[in-house]
Amino acid sequence: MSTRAKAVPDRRRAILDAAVRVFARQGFHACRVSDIADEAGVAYGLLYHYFPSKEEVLNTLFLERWGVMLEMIREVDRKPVPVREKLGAIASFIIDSYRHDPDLMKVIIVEVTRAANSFGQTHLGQIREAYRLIGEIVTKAQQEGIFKADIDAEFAAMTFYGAIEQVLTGWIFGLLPQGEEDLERAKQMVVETVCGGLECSPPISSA
Amino acid sequence: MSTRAKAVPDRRRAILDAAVRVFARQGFHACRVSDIADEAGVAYGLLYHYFPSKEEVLNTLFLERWGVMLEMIREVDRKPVPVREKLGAIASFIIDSYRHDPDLMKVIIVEVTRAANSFGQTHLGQIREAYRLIGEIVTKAQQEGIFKADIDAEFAAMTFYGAIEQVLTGWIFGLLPQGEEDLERAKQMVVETVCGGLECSPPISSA
DNA sequence: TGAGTGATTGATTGATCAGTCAATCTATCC
DNA sequence: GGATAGATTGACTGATCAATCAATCACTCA
Repeated sequence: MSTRAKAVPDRRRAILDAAVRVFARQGFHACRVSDIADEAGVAYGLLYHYFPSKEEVLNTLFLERWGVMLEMIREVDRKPVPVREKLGAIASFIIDSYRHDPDLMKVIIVEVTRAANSFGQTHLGQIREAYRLIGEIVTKAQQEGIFKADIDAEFAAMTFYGAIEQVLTGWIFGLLPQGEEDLERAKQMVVETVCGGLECSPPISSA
Repeated sequence: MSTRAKAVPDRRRAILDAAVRVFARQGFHACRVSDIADEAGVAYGLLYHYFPSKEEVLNTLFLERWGVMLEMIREVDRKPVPVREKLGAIASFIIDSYRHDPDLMKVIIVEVTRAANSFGQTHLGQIREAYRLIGEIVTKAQQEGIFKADIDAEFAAMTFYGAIEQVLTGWIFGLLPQGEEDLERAKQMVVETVCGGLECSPPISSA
């Protein structure tokens, strides 16, 4: 309602932001609601004024971010550019998301995307939609004769997204170096590797 | 000690097997120790006779299986066969493990391998060792001039293992079809895609 | 000014569950 | 047969924590 600057501190936002930090640090199951409240500098009960449950805080975080990603993929797919560019844009978006807010990406991947039980189950539809959209991009490339037609598109989408997620996991676990240039190289390498494996014709050596 | 047939029922094993089913069904955090005991047809307290904690049951399951896999990778690497065959053997082993005991693989992936907090942390060393071994195979292929030298071996290992794990996750989530022939095709496709992307020379079109 | 609305507080409740332990059972050996 | 050791039982304890709620506070508008 009010656009007045400085007016009311947005407690809801503060709680969400605090939750990201706490979930990333301790994990959803291991942290207490009071940890989130403390981190947000807010009373315990206030969380329940804004959210019906601890779980709903996580759901909100996930849906907020995942929605942006789905919209981005749809938009990229509409553009008349080559597959490599489309997949490159998706890889860039996800990796830049990590660069911009590693804690949030950690929470989404660890607590939702990779949690087959609990939350993964709840958001299966959203997750599946991402695979479906990427699969569509692959299918089109196959129809254009750019990608091999004998590889299942869903499968290829899974491989592509899986490779990116695994690299993020590597960063999250501290298994891979994550300097500025590592992130940029990762974008190229994921696209290079996956497209290289999917394309029909041998890549033209430009070196 | 005794090899007498039928003699003593192995309660420890019964508890471990029951735990696999319960963890797969409900998840480690969501299930109660009593669920495991009930599933094993054993009294609550007996679990604590064989294991110091609920957590240690999961640790045991993971280490048992992961150890077999690491040993298998080492063995494959010793053989004087081409990279494709080595990576193919690894993919086969993991996918066959899933075929043979999908619940166990689900538990290992969902509760350990992909759980950056909690258990992933504990077993980081073991997990890292797998990446390292696969990375070594890649490095050798690079030295032999079979794989592109400009791609980080650790990164390639991550991509390879990530693709497999993602496909397993697809099966676990029910996102990909998992008939006999799907499993076999997956082995080929993972190796095909990843090697295709990593190899120097264009793949010889055999079609 | 003061009534009304919604934000904010944190002590309390109620339920859940991991882990303990004293008692009982079974097998084995002298 | 009876003594010892280990296996097995499940009621119980103690701690934890999500969620509730009655009370207080801050702000708006008439």
